[in-house]
Amino acid sequence: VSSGVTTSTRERILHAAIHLFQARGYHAVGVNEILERADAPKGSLYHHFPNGKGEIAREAIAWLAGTVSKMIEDGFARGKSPGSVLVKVAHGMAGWLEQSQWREGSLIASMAQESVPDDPAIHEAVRAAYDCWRTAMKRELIARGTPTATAGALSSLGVACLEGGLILARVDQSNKPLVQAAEQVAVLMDGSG
Amino acid sequence: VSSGVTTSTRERILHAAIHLFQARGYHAVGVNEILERADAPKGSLYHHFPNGKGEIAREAIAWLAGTVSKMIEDGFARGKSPGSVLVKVAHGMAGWLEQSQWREGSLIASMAQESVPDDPAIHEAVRAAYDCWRTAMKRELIARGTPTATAGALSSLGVACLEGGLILARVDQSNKPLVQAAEQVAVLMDGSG
Amino acid sequence: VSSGVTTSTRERILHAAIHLFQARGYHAVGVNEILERADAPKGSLYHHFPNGKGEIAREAIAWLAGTVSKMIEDGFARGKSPGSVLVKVAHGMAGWLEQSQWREGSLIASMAQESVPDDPAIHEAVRAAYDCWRTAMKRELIARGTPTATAGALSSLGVACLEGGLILARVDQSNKPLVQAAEQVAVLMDGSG
Amino acid sequence: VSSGVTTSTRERILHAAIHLFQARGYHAVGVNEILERADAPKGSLYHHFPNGKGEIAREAIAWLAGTVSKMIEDGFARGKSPGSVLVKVAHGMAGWLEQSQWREGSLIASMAQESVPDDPAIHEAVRAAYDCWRTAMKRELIARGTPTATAGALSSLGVACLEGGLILARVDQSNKPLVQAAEQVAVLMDGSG
DNA sequence: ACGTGCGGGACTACCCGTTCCT
DNA sequence: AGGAACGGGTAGTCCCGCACGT
Repeated sequence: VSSGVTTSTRERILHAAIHLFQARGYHAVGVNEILERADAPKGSLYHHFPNGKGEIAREAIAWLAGTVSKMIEDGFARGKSPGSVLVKVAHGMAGWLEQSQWREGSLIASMAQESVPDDPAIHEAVRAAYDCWRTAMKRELIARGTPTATAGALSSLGVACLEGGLILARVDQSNKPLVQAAEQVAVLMDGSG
Repeated sequence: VSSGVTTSTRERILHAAIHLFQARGYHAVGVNEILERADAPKGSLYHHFPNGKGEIAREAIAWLAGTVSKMIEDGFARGKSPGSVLVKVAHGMAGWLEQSQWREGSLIASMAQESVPDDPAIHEAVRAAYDCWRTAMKRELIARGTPTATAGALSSLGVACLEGGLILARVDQSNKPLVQAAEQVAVLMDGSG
Repeated sequence: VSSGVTTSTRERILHAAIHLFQARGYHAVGVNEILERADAPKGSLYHHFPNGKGEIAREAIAWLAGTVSKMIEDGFARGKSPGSVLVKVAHGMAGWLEQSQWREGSLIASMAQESVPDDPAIHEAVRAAYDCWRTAMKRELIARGTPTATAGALSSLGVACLEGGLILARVDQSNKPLVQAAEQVAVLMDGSG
Repeated sequence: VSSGVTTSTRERILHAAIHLFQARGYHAVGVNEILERADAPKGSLYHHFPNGKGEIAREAIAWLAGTVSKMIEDGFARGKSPGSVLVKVAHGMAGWLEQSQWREGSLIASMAQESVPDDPAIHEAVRAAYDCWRTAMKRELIARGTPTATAGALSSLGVACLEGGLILARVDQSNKPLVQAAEQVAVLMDGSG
């Protein structure tokens, strides 16, 4: 969620957008606001993102999906169990929440609800994000001996409890709903392995 | 989610708003659109909801929260187990999704993400909704012998998997993620009784 | 400027309107505001003033014009000189200004500028008000020996310096511009008698 | 009051606003109307006047105040007496009235009454305008030997009779009340030198 | 390639004065 | 007298393009 070292205009715009979309959703954030936060001139936006706000949103989703995906793949690469990976991701998200005082979070869920109906490209980006997470977990569950159907249901539950937990956590301004949800699902995942 | 028999202007406006907010979220829906769907003139909106769009949203959240709450209380009143109540609620929500071709759903989650940062009154309405559901489930779990801490975590997980499942279901245009998530959590709930 | 003893709905509406129009002018005051201040329901307005806001304004102008007119006639009836009457009126107006902390004043001038272009009836009410004051002073000046042409010019100057002084007094939040202007014109009036 | 040669969008908007505000006051003029008269799109308005209608009003007041101020300073620079300068200004204003068929006039008085209560920035602009005129006349009166106190009262009277005369002139649709008022005050000014 | 000033309207939430019907 | 309805109006903001200077 925090920006890297590069501060190219394009990057600054994208990261400003990620923060703002996380905090307030797609429609409540104006491009002017993004530009102001990115300290970028108006013309730059349409230079770097010719398709406008929607394109920024798509890239924001992809960036965030990739970040989470990397956390998952990383865990598995180190031989961690699906349950412990799920808990690790939940802790990662909890860290973002806390850093922003529970003001930012669940960009993808937000986009799913606001923009999916209108914009097929954003719908696709959201679907791809969730699918990527689910598939990674499902694959590992199967690799560890879980029956395919069970693995599918469990991985889907894992994503659902992450997204749902994220929402509850913001509302409660506490990490507990998110972390505890992940922990309980983790037991199911690892216990069934 | 469907309107009753009364067609007072106020009711028509409220139900039109519920449908539209469900479908596209708070900020993407304009008051003009609500009025058009409700077939009501502009002046009526501010007559019945003097505080404008936000007031409509608050009432929409309360209405939906109450509807779900009634489903929960109903189940418990008939002696159902927490797990089976959770599954019943999930099926109820799935029915709404399907009826609207997965275009409407998760109004409360949507409001949580879009409006919570700005509007304390809406934040409170969302918090009250989630709390009401959680408390009802927690109370019943405890009544059936679940330790208090476990009951709290399980009921929170139940709500999280409902909201998360709802989001996945919309994205996948399928009830499976929602229903399966509830079923898996139901096992945890009833198995721990 | 202060209400009398009667508190019929009609009177309450009229006096609420007078205060509000004085403070902010015709277009900046809404009928809802008038009704709220008068503690009257909406339907009452169009019961008592079938021609709406404009009719209230006309009556407000007439009421205020009459009040000032009475001050003038009173002074002359007691044998006062035109100059001293002018000063007395200025002091009266200054009292209103001060009572309202220089927030209310110059309703008629306000109406003249806001509504004269649009509404002939209001134009006529304003014209009648100014004419009534001017004529009374002119008549008395002539009666005291001032040549007709001079009397006309002086009385017109008297009204002009009252209205102009009122404006300056509000802007400066001080009675001085109004009172001093009247005093200087009073010298001209009485010195030329 | 008439526009110059430049027709930059900003200038067109400002001059359209000046005309309309003069004719009907602040609240009775809508921004759409200004834009229509200026033949400018809405985006331009908020590009050139980011603070909206109020900012336009402030600049309109400043423009008009400056125009009158220049007339005053011009007269003094040519060695004219305060009284003759006052009469010259009155004739200038009378010309504007006549040109517009007595439909436009007294923008500053209008703003004073409509917007002073609400908007401190506009109040300040109005106060500055009147102060500028008064101070210029007072300075010259003192330079010609008038005692300070008398000079202050006379210059204030001068402004009051201009604004009051302007109002009467519009109501009567005649320049007489304005010009005669100025002439009578001019005698006081120059006679006391 | 990259930035920028200036439009360009459609759209936003909100409020207006008014009238209808009970 | 009174509450609901009515719809045209308000100021303001939206995302976006176009033409011009680097």
